[in-house]
Amino acid sequence: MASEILVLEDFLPYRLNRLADAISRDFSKIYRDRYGLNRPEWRTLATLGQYGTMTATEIGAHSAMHKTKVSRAVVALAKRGWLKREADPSDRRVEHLTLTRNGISAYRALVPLASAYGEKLLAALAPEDQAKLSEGLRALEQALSGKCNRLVSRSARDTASAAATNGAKAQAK
Amino acid sequence: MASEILVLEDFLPYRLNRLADAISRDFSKIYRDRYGLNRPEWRTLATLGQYGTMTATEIGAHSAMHKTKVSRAVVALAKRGWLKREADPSDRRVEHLTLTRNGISAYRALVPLASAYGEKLLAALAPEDQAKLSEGLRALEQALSGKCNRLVSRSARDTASAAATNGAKAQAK
DNA sequence: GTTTGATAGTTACATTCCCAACCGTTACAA
DNA sequence: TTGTAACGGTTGGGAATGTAACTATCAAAC
Repeated sequence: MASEILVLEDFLPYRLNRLADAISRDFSKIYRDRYGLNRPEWRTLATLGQYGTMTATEIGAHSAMHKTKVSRAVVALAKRGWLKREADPSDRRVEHLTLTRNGISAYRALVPLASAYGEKLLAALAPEDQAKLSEGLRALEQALSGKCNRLVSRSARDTASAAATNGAKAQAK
Repeated sequence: MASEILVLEDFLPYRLNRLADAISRDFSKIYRDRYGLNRPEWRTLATLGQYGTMTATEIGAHSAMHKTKVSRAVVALAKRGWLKREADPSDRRVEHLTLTRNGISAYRALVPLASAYGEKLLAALAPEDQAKLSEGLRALEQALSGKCNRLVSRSARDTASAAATNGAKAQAK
């Protein structure tokens, strides 16, 4: 019998959405209350904090945000003085985005809160469930990276190691 | 060394959100192109299709939607003639929502598409990864159902079996 | 050179969303 | 009874979002 009823509790898009919504909404309090950031702004900050310097397109590809969201987030963060935009000398369409000192210090203040949140979340699961979740998600990420409009940009990934050197970490001194 | 950098690829809220966003956006084409439904409307339809009769509050609790979203989705679906609203005789604040014949036939048309989508998604994973993902998500759902404003409403769950009898399935005849 | 097409990023507009205030109803207690 | 607090559901205003168009630039072909 091809079921005529869709069991939402077993339906992957539904389950992922419910979880992501609930967690994201809960977690957003941290950066919203603290700094008045919205989600695209936080994501942009977090991406630049991790990778150092990126273009808007790379940020969008990496975090699966639409370019208009990134664009507005960049404007907002620049207005705060948290990131600086530098023109690419060889391609004037491109802007290289980097966190300023203020941006980095905000990032550094948020990282432990975010880490703690993530760990608290995982700590509520049995160790074997943590592993299952992580590996299951990784498999799904991998499956989607091929099919859909690939979720992880190649270029962003390539610059990761270099960025880690130039990014927030380096300025920790 | 307490890391000063947050590795987004390992950060649960980030991973869940990226996946959920991408999948949800992709899947939404199915009910959007076909019927011009938006996400709250589809969710309401799917919830009523599965459970038969519910109140707006129950739908919201079950699918983690804000009550204003549910309210507007109900108005929209009622306007299409896809659901009927019946006053509760003993409590005039409450409305019992049920899909009409048209609503059920739309639901029945969408269920196989949704099921196929979910299965296609899972089919891209190795069987053991499917199991890990499902169990990992279940563990997370369970963990959150206790802490947060529990994601699954008790009352909705209790009526599940009864609803399956009265709901879309029964009218399949 | 200039045309064509792709790309980086911004802007405009219409829709959707969240939050808070609100209405009507119910429960319950003084 | 009369407050008063809680609840189901709706509405309104401001913010966020997505789509599509747009500007500016680049690259490649002719």
